Amino acid sequence: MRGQAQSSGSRGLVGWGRIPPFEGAAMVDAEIRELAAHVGEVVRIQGWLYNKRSSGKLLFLVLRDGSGYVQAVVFRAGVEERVWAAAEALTQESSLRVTGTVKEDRRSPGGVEIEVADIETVALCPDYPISPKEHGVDFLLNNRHLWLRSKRQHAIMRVRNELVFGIREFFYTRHYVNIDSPILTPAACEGTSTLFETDYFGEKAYLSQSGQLYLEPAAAAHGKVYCFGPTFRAEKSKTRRHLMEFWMVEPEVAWMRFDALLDLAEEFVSELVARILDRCQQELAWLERDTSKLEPATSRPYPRIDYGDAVARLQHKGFPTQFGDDFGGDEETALADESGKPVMITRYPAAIKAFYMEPDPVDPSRALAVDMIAPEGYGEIIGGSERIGSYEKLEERIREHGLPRQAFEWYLDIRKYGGFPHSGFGMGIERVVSWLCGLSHLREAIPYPRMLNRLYP
RNA sequence: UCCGCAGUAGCUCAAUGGUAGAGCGUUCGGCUGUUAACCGAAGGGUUGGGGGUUCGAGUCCCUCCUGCGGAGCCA
Repeated sequence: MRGQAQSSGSRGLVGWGRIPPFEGAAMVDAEIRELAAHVGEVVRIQGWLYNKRSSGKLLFLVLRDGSGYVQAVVFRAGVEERVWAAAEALTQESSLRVTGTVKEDRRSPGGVEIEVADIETVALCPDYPISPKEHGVDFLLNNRHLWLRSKRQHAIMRVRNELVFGIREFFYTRHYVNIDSPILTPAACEGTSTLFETDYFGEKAYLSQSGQLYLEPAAAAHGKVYCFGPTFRAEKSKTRRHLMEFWMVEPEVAWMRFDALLDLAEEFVSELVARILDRCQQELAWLERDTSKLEPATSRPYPRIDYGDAVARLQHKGFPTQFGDDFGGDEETALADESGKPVMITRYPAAIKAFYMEPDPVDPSRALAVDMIAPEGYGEIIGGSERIGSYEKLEERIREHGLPRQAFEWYLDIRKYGGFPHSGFGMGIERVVSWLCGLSHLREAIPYPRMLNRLYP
């Protein structure tokens, strides 16, 4: 093998022997994730020191480079004195380049380790704030820019990345067109929620709380569309299920009726869960996620419960829920935990849903609306509906909700110029990441959480 | 906005109204296979701010600030 050093050295051979830095054997830059393919070779890793353990004449360096983690071993007798000194001086999160031979070793976490020949310290890290022990939430969030380097946070962001890619692939392969909605908007989308206000050259503008209204015109242009971007809610929510800024994916489909929408939501979620289980095994293991809790969500169908039945079930369980109420967190949890799968609650009273939702033809006091509730207390991950197709009906709803008609002229135009049935839903990314990863709070599901009283870093 | 909890070393937390403590991190020393390594030593404090009760306050009271959990609202 090329990596096996031929050099001797008066200090004697250890392991593969003393390896002269940058001479003799071929050396390649490698990412840690691909080290298993380089066993026996001399490679160079560029990264940071994650942790260090020493044992006299032996030093263990845990390196990370973003692609993974690997243990590097420095034998005092096997390297030049300056290399040993460099290794001893390394502090947590110092940046460095390590050259050495890749070896299989059962004692090493990951099965592969690097026998160090040379160390180039790029920058010593002084007093890294996040030690390998426990920390409080406030402290970690103040250091979110550094916390992202931690193994657990690394794993969560990998799952999020896989989810986002899965979402885009799901729609792309089904010939949906990505049409993004504006973030700066002139008026409230749904009228009720509190919006972040900003100055737009002397006019008031608001940060979008949903891309949906802008997506409906695009559905008339392309048939099947989706948007995917950040949305903003200025509600002073202080719960583990809320962020001020979160990401939402919203498909909107021309000619799709309510029942087909339910099928779409179900197919969407089940495929995404299966994808994560398949492709993020390592990450879920690091997160100690009990994946048996996710397995049921990979198979369809999901239970579909009529709102009226849901109320009856809750009352049977002892909740004080009345017909006409919206469900709280505990009620959602009780409904979803019956089957261990996400459940879809359908046909809510129109009074507690948005103005643009199509009335149920059987009972016009109900809306063709659906909420999908994730199990294990993760709450609503999807909210959707069939949209009102008729100009007159929408006009009436805008009036009933006391919305400024002028601001919705363009929205009414969709019904005026060739109205059509259409449906869509929105899915909150962080809630799904949170559920998949088994997080106890949404704040870990987004790189830089925006919460009440927190805008730093 | 409302209800509840908390703020002590860089970090996580102890401390009947009576001398301010531990673990981790840091520094120094030891150890040739560690897995959040371990062992020994050292350094590290205006107990969130202000006011009050008391011989004496980290501890009790008032007030403000900050954070956390929950409710409402929602994804």
